[in-house]
Amino acid sequence: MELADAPDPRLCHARHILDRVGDKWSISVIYSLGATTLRFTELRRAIDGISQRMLTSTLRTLERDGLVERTVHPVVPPRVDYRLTKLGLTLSETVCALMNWAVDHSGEIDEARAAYDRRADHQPVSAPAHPR
Amino acid sequence: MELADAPDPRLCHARHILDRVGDKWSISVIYSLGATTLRFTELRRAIDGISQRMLTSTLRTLERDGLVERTVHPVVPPRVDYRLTKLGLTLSETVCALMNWAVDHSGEIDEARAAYDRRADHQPVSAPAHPR
DNA sequence: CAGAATCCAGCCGGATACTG
DNA sequence: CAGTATCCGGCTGGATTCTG
Repeated sequence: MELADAPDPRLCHARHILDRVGDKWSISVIYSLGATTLRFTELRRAIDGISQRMLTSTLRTLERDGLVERTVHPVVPPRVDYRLTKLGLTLSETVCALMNWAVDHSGEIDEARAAYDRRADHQPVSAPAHPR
Repeated sequence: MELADAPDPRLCHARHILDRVGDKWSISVIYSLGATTLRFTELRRAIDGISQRMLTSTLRTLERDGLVERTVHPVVPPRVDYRLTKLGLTLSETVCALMNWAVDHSGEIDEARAAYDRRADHQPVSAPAHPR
C-alpha cells in the first residue's frame, strides 16, 4: 500500500492557519507591531500601501485568531490600541525570521529572476492565466 | 520631522519577496520538497487540494526565483524532477519553522476563533467585503 | 506523464463617501 | 480618529480539454 506520497495531514490542517499568516498584510502587521503597541493610524502609516479597508479586516482576523489584542479607550476622539498577544509574539519571532531571510536574500532572488528572464527557453511566468 | 512611524523600507522591499513566499501554495511546495526530489505528479499528490494549474505556475515562479531546480529527463513517458536549490533549502528551514508553529498552535487558534465567534459584540469577520 | 490553453465564477481589494 | 458601507474592476484559481 503506497503511503509514500499521500497528502501530509499536518500540512493539510496547517494550511488553514497559514492562509492567514501567508496573507501579505498579516505578515506586515505582525512585523510592524513587534513588541510595541500601535494605534490604528500609526499602523496605517507604518505599512506602506495598505488601505484602511484591508487594515481593518486584517486586524479583525488577527484578533479573531487570538494573535492581536484590541483595546478601545472610551475617549473623544476615539483611541484604539493594537498589540500582539502572547501567542502573537511567538508567531512574530518566526515571521521576523522570514522577513530577515527575505531581506538577506532579496539580492539573490532578484539576480535569479533576471537570469531566468534573460534566457529565452521558458514560458513567461507572468501571464500563465490570461495571455489574451 | 516625524520619522517615527514612517513606512519601513525594509518591510516595503521585502514584501515583493514575501508575496511569493507568502503564497499559500509556495509554502506547501517548499515544505513538501524539503531535502528530497519529487516528480510533478508526486508533488501533486503530496499537496492536497492543489490543481495542476496552480502547481505548474507555483513551480515556475519558484524556479524563476532560484528556489527550485527543474530537471527534465528526455524519456518517454516524460519525467521531470523538482528539488530545492541551495537557496531554496535555506528558505525551507524558515518555512518549516513556520509550519511547525502552525501545527503547534493550531489548537490555540481554533479555540480563539471559537471564543471570538461565541461573543456577539463584534462584526462577522467573514463578509467585510460583500455582505449583499 | 507533464504540462499548455481556454473558459469563467468568485473574491480580493482599491477608491470613495459617510458616521459616532 | 477609527472605523463602516457601497461600488466594482481585475486577478486568482478551479474545472475541463487537448497535446508531445
